[in-house]
Amino acid sequence: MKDRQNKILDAAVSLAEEGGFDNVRQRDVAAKAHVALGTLYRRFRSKEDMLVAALDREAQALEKRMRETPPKGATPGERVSSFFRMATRGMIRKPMYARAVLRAVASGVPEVAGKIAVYHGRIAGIIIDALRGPDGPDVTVEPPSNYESTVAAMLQQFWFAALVGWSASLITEKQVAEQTSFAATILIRGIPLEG
Amino acid sequence: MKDRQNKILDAAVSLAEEGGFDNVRQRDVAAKAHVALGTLYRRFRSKEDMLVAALDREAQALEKRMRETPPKGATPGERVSSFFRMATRGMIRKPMYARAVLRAVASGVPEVAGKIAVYHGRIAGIIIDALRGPDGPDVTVEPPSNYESTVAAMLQQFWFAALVGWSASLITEKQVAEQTSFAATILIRGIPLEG
DNA sequence: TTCGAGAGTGAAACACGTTTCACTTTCGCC
DNA sequence: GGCGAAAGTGAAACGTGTTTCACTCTCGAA
Repeated sequence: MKDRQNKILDAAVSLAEEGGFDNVRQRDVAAKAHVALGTLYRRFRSKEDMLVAALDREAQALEKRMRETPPKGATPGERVSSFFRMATRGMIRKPMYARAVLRAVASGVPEVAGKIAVYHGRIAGIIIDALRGPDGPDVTVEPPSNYESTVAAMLQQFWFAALVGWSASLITEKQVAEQTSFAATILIRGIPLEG
Repeated sequence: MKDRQNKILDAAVSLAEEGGFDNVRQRDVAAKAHVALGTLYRRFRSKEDMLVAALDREAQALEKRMRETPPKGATPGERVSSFFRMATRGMIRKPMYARAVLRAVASGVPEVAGKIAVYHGRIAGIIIDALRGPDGPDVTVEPPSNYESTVAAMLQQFWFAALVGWSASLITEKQVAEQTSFAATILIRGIPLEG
């Protein structure tokens, strides 16, 4: 059941936090989760699949938290920036884990594309809710407009790009936050001019 | 010498074109290049290192080509977009190879960080030259301003993220080009307002 | 209570990246 | 021509992701 699955993800996350992608050895994950290797592979098609699942589990939690206490801010730009600051801190607080997950996402392994798409959709929903603000309709009620989907998708890409840059030591955590909120500001200001 | 090194890279590229990252088996690369496995590892510290080296070799060629025939366009935005269109086509023309290389770059393997930085610098130079236009001073003559470096770095990051999205089947080639040139437009328009 | 399906198990085996090492070849320099 | 260093060789070995398989366990439906 879900129980075993969560135990496996817990073990994977904990190993990733300690030593990153390479430290997540499938045999070790299985041992730490008190589960057979075969079970692990019944649940997750590959190591990348497993790490992306861990990421999505976290995104679910984040989704819930954001629904309970939506980001404050007078303008869409402020609210979106506030969300990204929070999300960035959440990732970077566990640097090794973050790197491991980024590597899994960027691996391009085809079997995980579906899980990544789900994750993307989840984050897009959060972003759109932040755009609309606490008084706007929920995404699950009012489907996103084309404009909203585009902004959400591009912002996510920007964020991802910044995180990869951070992972490769090209930019700092501070710059990740700055660049992303900068992108949010100009994207939100910029897109309406186009369409 | 360089000769052997190039033979190895040729073999790697050819295998990557056929079947992507997984099809690049170090033993096969060595065999195809008529070289011992040990030689391959003397030249490249890992598979990722090798693929990033292949990417940089291609970037060198691109650099040369751009210097000979700089991108046309009246505005910086147009010229930069034109460059990214060309670069994107160049990558995506060989989809399997592109995916393999992206995976290597995103792997976050520390030993390749240096090579990636060199590659980044190379592309940044091309972007800055495109920003300045055919009549502006060459990057090798007039060092880039802070503004130019920032724009170049952010655009590159965004382009990379879009390619990863394409690699994961989240967006199409067309969208990569559109989103990147859109990002170029608003970044170039947006940044001066800040500083 | 029994039955069947699906989940879990554990051990072995395989594939492939990477390391190691003793040996040979190549090459610039005296 | 002879020498030493660097490059190249090839084969074996190791670690780890992944697969396989025969077996056992769990649990809900009949």
